[in-house]
Amino acid sequence: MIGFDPHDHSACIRDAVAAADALCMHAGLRLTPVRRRVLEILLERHRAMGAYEILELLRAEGLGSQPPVAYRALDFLTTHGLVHRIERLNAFVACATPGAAHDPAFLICRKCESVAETEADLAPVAAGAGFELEATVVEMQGLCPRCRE
Amino acid sequence: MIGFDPHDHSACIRDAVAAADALCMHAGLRLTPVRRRVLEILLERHRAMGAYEILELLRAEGLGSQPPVAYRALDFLTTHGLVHRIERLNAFVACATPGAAHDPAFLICRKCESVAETEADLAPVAAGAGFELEATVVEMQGLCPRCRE
DNA sequence: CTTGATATGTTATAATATCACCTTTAGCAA
DNA sequence: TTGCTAAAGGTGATATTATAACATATCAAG
Repeated sequence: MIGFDPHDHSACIRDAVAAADALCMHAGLRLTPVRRRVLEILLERHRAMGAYEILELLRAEGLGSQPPVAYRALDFLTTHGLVHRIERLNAFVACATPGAAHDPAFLICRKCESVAETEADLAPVAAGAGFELEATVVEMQGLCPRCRE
Repeated sequence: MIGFDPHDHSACIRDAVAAADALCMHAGLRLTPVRRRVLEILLERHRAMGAYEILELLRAEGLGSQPPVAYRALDFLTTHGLVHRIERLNAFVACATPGAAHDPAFLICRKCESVAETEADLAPVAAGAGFELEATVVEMQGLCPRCRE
């Protein structure tokens, strides 16, 4: 599980952006200014953010002002596994383990709104039903360790 | 797992409505005409339907024409466990096991759009992260047994 | 340098969901 | 039965989330 522990934020952001750079370089993808900035914004906040919330920040920085700007950057980032969409919140969160193939599961604190990412293997459940699994959505809501106290 | 097997639809609808009646009677809730009809519509289709899709049917039957009519009925039905919301689809599906407390997991066929309901216990995952679990969203997309063939 | 593919800018609009306010109805107590 | 109260429904407006469509700009390969 990654996300609830205190950690060095600036290093975490730096590493994640570097990983994104490496991944794009390797795959022949372009991490353009808008895309990079959206990823940074999500990494800085470390929580789920709506597309329009992100768009407001982009607008303030002169990086775009219309919804498609934000949605296109988010499409790119989610398609390439750098950002995940949280269905329950209609929002987006930076991936905690970019590059690693995974079926992410999210722990969403309803109090502090932080989001941690972990794994949940649903293959056995699908197999038991004779279902050919292609994608999973696993989102848990509740209280994070800090907010329980 | 309930949903992909062929079965007697009319009996399944009848039983589910009867179960809803009993549940409401017991809990002092009112299964009003609009609420009952929304539940029946979802049971008849046996797939996830959007609020506006349901609203169109209600409108055709003279049971209401504005979005709040559908959303209020769906709120009631989801609050009392008779209907589940599928986050991934922004849609709703009748509960396969009304009355039974459960953490539902859904298997959504991308081809025929049918939805089956099963169980997924995420308590161990949450406990491992020190997370106090309050609600879960588990949705799997892929191909149902029939559509794989 | 040209060309083709990818990315961005911009306007408009679609799809989903809620608010606010008022009227009606059901259930209950006097 | 009557009147009261709480819950439910009717309706118009609007908020929130997301995409379509098309013109322009940029990049990278040949």
